[in-house]
Amino acid sequence: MADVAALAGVSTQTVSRVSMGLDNVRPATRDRVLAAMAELGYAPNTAARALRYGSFRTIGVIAHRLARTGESRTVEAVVEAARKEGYTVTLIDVESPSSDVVSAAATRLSHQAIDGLVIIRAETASPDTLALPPRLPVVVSDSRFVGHHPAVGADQADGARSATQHLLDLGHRTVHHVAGPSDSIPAQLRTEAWRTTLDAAGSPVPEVVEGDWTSASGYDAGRRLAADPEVTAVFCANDEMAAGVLRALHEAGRAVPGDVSVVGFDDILLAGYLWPPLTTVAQDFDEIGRRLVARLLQQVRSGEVEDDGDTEDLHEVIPVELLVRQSTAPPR
Amino acid sequence: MADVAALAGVSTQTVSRVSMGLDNVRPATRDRVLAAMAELGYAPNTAARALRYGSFRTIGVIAHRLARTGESRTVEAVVEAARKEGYTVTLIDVESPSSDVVSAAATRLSHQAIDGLVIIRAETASPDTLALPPRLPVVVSDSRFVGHHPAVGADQADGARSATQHLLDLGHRTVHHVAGPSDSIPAQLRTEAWRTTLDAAGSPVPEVVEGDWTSASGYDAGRRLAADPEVTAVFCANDEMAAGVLRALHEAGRAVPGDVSVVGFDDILLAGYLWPPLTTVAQDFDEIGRRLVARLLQQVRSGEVEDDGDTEDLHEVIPVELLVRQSTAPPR
DNA sequence: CGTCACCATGTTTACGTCAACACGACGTCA
DNA sequence: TGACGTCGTGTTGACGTAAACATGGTGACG
Repeated sequence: MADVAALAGVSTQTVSRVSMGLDNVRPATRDRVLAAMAELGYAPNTAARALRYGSFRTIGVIAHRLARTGESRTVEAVVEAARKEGYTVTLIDVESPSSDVVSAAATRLSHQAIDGLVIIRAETASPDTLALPPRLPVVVSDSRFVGHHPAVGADQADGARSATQHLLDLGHRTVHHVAGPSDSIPAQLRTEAWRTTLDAAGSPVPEVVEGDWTSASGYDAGRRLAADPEVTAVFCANDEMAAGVLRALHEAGRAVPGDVSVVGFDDILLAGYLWPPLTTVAQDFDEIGRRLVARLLQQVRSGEVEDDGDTEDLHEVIPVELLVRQSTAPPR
Repeated sequence: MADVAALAGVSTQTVSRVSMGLDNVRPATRDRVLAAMAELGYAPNTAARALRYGSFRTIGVIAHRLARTGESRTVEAVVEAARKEGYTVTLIDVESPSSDVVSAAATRLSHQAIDGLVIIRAETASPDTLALPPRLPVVVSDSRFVGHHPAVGADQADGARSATQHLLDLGHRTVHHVAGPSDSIPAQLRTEAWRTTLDAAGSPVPEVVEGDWTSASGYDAGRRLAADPEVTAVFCANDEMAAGVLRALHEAGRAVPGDVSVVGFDDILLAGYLWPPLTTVAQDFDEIGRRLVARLLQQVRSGEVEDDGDTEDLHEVIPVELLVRQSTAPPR
């Protein structure tokens, strides 16, 4: 900046005025400064600006297994929403969703330049053992933090309910369930709603087969289910596991949806192109991302950190939609 | 920091020493300072540190359609590799890979706090029209920038070649091809290698069916191919399109791999759980991410920006591997 | 018992930017 | 013609941190 000022024959303050686009600079002077900037390849120093303003216009995002499932969709939506607000996103991908790892990530991020933090599915982290930097605005997606921090999440229960009910309505006697890991909150919510729906319909509640969200675990679960001729309908806690179940059923020679109907959860991009195209519960990841950012920036701007207070209205639930494709049909 | 110093009864410099973990502080003093930090919830100000050091220990990543394909895998790997080097990642997801959009993103990022820039698959952007900030270290993944900036990418040609050769070796007379968009460099490379391989084998070169990387476009392509009884082998430029092709073949009643063999590219997480499990070319996204970060940090640390010089060894090629699953077989 | 080295800690300064204020030149109006 | 705004530009200081240098006290050693 000093170089630019010297070259243009003005003070640094005038350079600053030009680079900020203020209009109280004489056009001739402005041109000289702009020319000097171009010649020297000057760009304002972000660190100094951030120091001056006390803000980076950046939010941090902690995600787990970015390459999977709705994670990347949510991150994409958060990035997009942040961009529209003039914020950039700094990303950390943790290998494990446990408290200490997430804590470490949050601490590391807060030492970086962020104005607020979005935690996406810190599934197994507990709010009690999670040490977050004080005074840092935080929002979370589905997780155990609901009630401790402002949260935005899909309507897990309604999704699981409508998936299960859809299968019951088709005439299935009951619905088997391939669950997510039992320490995951969304997995718990989905399993719980599935159970409740079966109970309400007076259907027997089969034993849960637990997976770990991966297709491989779904495949294992599917092999077990395929061996049981009683199984005519399966609700999987996510689409990846559903894909594994489909493969296992195909291999066992059980027709889908002729012999067994399958429903997934998430509506991943490939869901409509599995064979058969998968009936699933679509989460509105875009809306979740937008609302996460909106809630976070609200805190950032007000300088207030919402917590522990009104636990109820801190949790925002985004509706889901059951997409009926071709993997479900009445039982034979 | 001043508050902490006052509370602990020391100077700010001593606080700085403690927060940097230097050892020339008397234990008793250190404890007082640490206690004061804890009481006041002190955390060092990143902006000030960055200003002081002239570095943010942050790299920028520009990606296109983060939720898709290898994008998220590469980003995940970059984030991971950066973390191991003590760097964080700031992410921008552009809606379009065209020059002006990528330029704008790069400019915006460079006004943010980054020490270097990774561009992942700016497929249709041209290096001539892309205005990047001067003196900003840059590395790119597959793209038209190869030869202009240091680049790391999978061995597209070898992948396409081995996929095509695998099908020929099985006894297929020729191999049809569902290509990526023609303005994408990786798509061009894959198509080119497919053509060369067929030529070398003396096989006829069927007309290319062009898709846009999505499953939907693969489905459309698949419907056309399924209608042609001559088609016995299809090489798809990515796994998503392959999934679409599989669905179209299933719907048309053509058995895979009995009637038609299908090969994909990328080895997405679901590839092994499509029906039938998809033979595909696995890219080592982890290695690509690691090498991208390594090459970038090398520039960051040396303060040198590699460009326009030795165009050859600037391009690092990562080997790929053909994973033979169950979607390929000899023709009937 | 004086010299000197060393250690813990304090003081000064610079990093780049921008808000607040200061200043001088010019024009306006009584 | 002098008092007074206005406009363009320069000067000063502050943001929080850490390197470089300064200081004072302690102990070792001849």
